[in-house]
Amino acid sequence: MTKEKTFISEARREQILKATIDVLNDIGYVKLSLAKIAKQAKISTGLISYHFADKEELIQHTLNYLIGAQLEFIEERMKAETDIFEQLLAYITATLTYQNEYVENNVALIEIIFNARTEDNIPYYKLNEEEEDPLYLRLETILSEGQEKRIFSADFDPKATAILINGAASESMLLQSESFDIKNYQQELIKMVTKIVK
Amino acid sequence: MTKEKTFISEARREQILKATIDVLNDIGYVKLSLAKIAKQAKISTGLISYHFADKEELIQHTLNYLIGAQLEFIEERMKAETDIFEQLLAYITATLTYQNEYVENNVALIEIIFNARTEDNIPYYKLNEEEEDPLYLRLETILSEGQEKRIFSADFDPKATAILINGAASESMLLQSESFDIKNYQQELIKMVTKIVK
DNA sequence: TTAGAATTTGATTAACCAATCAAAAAATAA
DNA sequence: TTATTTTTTGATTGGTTAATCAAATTCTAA
Repeated sequence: MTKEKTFISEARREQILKATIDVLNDIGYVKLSLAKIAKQAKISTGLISYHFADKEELIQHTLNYLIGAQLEFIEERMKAETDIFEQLLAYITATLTYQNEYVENNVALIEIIFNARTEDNIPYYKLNEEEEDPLYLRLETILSEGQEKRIFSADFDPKATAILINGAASESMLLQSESFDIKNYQQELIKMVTKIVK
Repeated sequence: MTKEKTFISEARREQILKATIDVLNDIGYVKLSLAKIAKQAKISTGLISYHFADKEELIQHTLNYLIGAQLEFIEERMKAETDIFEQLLAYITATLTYQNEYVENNVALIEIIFNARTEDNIPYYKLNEEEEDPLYLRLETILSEGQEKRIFSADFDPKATAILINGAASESMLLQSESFDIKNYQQELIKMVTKIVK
């Protein structure tokens, strides 16, 4: 399945992947084409086909890369904390920080999730994330553990709370503008979540 | 600008609009085409062009219709309540109920918001909604009024809370499956929001 | 009834698309 | 060096697209 790739091949694949992220930011998934990606990467269209079986494989790889980058960023910051409550705060701040610092990655991620579809024509956004998404599971685990260890109140549902936190985080991603104070929102979000879990 | 339309013309436009919603549910925005809409509506492609200047105008009208339908549904249920706290609960339940009862409208709305772009090539999801979206304003007004009338705690930020509530509501929309208990989530969400505002 | 207007069709057009492929170029190995 | 493999190009193919338009049909009003 996964053939061994040469150094050049890997570098080229990464270049194409990065160009795809750029083009997604510029014109979005709907107008995305191999020709536009090739132009962005300053290569020929045929070269993309040489390194990726088809457009779908390219998109799938880009999606994997983007999900992995976000996951790594957030897990990195959570590992730094030992206290469960601090881990929860780290999850929230890391999520908001990533969205703010890696806007291009986030836009590309949104474009793919809400546009690309699986072979069975199911859009990724309809795919049941809570069951599989490692970030969802990570958050839910923290909330459950906090309850078991009596650090958190017993009076909230971990699953519902995980959905609320992720929703509140995603929503702010869509509100980037001069008038939106992300730092303030982060403080307020932590205040609200604290009221729920403590 | 808005010419007076005949009865037939209005009926046809609505038929095309409904067919657009159906096709968006079936194959999504990316694969949407006038030919597919025409086939769904059992009319010729030229007829769509006769009633709508271009594809963009058709999408814009469909978007307006979908936003209007949701707004009307939610405002209807809020008007039934006089108590401010009850209005807040009505907002939450109405939002979740609409998403559950009008799944097709919601899917079509998502497909357009995350795919269609304005003439300036700005995707609708990047458009700063909080400032303009009447639903956002409505929710924020309730939260502010509740604070002024000392029904709600003074210890939360109406804007941040509005974002959290809308985010928590939108997120659940993406999690529709057999395993997801919408009724339970609604209860838990109300419990959590109550902790924040009371 | 009938002329004119509104509506509808379906073929046509030009632009763009993903994918293929023969040929060239570059890298590698012997 | 030379032979072989890998990488790259860009033209080509068959397909889809939105929009146009002449012609046909249906509706409307006098």
